[in-house]
Amino acid sequence: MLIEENRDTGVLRIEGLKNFNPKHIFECGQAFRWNWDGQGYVGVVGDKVVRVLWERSTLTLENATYDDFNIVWLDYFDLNTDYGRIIEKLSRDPILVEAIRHGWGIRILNQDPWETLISFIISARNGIDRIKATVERISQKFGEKISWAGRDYYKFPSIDVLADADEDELRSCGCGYRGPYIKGTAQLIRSGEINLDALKYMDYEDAKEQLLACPGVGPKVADCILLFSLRKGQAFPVDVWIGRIMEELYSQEMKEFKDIREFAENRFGDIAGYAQQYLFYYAREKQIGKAPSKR
DNA sequence: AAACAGGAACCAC
DNA sequence: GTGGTTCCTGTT
Repeated sequence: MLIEENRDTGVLRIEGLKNFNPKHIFECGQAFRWNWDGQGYVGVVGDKVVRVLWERSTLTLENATYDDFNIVWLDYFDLNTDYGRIIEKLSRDPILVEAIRHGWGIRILNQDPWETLISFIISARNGIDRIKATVERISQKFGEKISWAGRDYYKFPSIDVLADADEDELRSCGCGYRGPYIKGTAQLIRSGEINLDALKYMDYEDAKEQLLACPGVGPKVADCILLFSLRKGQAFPVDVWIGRIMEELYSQEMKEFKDIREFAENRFGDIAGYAQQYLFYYAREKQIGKAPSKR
């Protein structure tokens, strides 16, 4: 990996990178604050706005510095993980090969646990576009403004701000019945009863048990938080899309989501979550289980 | 414009 | 612990 910084333009180039496809990374349902703006994918991460471009094994980050790279982006984009090795392992399962081919360049981001927790509470019984819109409105209403290249962006709000949020204002962001869950969870986190940062150092089962104590967090949402922000590679979030694709590809007797989760943990082990990402992207791309749209 | 899509809580038993 | 019902909003 060769890194080249231009301090005048704020452009950082990382060369010699493999397995990085922004479209697949940002549109596989793991993150909600990345949008295509005509030039690249622009995202708000922590207190930073960055634009991401990828071309011929060169990753370009606009509005980034070398220091940011070491402190934030290296870990955020999971650049120290050898995806070639993960793909090789998963490809031993012939059923996965086609899904991996479609979703080439997917990476599991290492996101902020707090933002991920709230985002996936919002995700319950919800679609990606609506989740994104709701998270954006919550950030606009409760988060701090940051500006870049003539546009305004908003940080994801702090624990304190959401713990004290006015319920009507929260609801006006379009979160519906999840509003009280968001506030309740924020208060639970603020109380210190659950220490999100500590979950990273706990094993999968213990961390999951803690997350399940948050209102609005069930098995699927907990697995998303564990996988996308707490480095728990064995987490295998099962939603309707995964249910459909697993039924189609593995045609197992899996009546319930719990059965699918157990099947995946047994079959894929500590890289089950990576398999899940390929399968999810594949299922959505193929519109599995959906009738062809009438026109 | 009624139907639909999408996980968790809650209350029975 | 299992089964059925309800929660909210944007899209078709």
